Amino acid sequence: MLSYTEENYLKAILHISSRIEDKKEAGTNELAQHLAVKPATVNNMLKKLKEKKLIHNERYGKIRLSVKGKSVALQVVRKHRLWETFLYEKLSFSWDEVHAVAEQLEHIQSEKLIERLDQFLGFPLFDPHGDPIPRKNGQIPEVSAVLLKEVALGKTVRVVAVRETQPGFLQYLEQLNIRIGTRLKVVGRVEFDESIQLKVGRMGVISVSKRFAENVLVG
Amino acid sequence: MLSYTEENYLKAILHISSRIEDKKEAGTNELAQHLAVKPATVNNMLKKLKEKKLIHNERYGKIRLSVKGKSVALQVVRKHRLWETFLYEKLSFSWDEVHAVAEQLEHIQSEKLIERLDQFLGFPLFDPHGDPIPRKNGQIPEVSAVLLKEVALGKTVRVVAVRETQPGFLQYLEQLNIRIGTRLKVVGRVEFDESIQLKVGRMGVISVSKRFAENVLVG
DNA sequence: TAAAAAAGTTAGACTAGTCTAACAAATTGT
DNA sequence: ACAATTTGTTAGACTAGTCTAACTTTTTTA
Repeated sequence: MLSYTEENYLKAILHISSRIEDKKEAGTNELAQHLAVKPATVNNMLKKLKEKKLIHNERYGKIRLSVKGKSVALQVVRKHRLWETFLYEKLSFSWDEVHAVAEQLEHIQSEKLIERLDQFLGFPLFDPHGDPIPRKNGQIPEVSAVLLKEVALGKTVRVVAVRETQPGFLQYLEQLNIRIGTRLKVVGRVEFDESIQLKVGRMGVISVSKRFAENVLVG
Repeated sequence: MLSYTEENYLKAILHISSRIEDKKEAGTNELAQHLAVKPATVNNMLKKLKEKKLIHNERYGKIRLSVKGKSVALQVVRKHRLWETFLYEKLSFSWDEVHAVAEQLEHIQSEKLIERLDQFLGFPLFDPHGDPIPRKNGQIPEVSAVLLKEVALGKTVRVVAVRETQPGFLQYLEQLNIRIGTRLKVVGRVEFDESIQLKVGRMGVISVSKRFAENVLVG
């Protein structure tokens, strides 16, 4: 049985190493920042995770999850996203509130609980942010999506997911009337700051930043 | 914010000190046994709880919750019993399975979560074991009940609660077709071992031990 | 390519919660 | 009422997870 803390380290390694934009492996500093601890602390924990065969890592080298480590991490993500779905669908939490509570709920240990919850929710494939919910066997539902940033001028797409869970960002989306499923048409691009003009649903045209367009997935 | 462990100590003190049958205050050894730790460990923690003004306790004296301590303990019990109700009602857990999982869920910190859960469940007053669910303000729904042991010969009563959450006991009840609401008629008493003969619902007569009759509340 | 910057490591210390072993006080029973 | 038993306390040690400060290796850049 892994501790709450160990689970969080594995999840953080998974998250960092599955960010498509940059290189594929996590480093000590990055991990430290992600977990809000100091690099020395991470180092200490890496030693333990290595002993438990949950990661591969040699001195001054990058950090990779072992098969076992990845499987644990995926189950934690599965629990996190199922709980988010529960909070959103059943308890009427808002988009931006679910993450913080799910951070706690994801560590509850009960195989049965999570299977029953999955069933209760109707075996959902995506959470309220549009992220895929890993299945019990570790399989991840396909998301064929691209970054809003990459969409060609004039195309119309639908929002399928967001890549940032920070409440501020989600509230901003809410305010712009953008949620999962919203239709967006790219009606302009500004070279200077790489901002993008969008037509949202049947509403007017808005302008969003490059940073924004990198955090919305469409398809 | 109290730790998981501190919450458990407060809850244990509340439980011990609200057992009607014996004296009203908890001792170090009893608490240690209840929490599955050594008396020395309890002592250590009592010092901390006293500093935080959550309990009253002087050297070699008994242990009492402060007003603040009691309020915290009641909220933990509230969460525990709401989660039990959720698991039983919504996720079809059985009577004897809910306790262990609720032990974990009761420590999730989110005011909003617990209020929404309460609402989602329809503001239940009693959990699946018939125990009262403390309200947000600390008020405890009335249970006017007596121990099955105390019921006069010939009387018919209904089960309102059980006082033991051990899976074995609950499975035994299940097997006897006894649950919350079941009608029982006391049809005999054996002086020798204080066992009791019961007619269960429209079924036949069964014999239960003194120990059994001390753990079923009826009214 | 070598100096500067960034990333990673190590040693030593701290806290929370636990333990064991030895001891002290309170309660019980004859 | 006092010896035996039970209950409670103290001191000292251990583990998990964290920190700071000093150090080393790797990467970047001028």
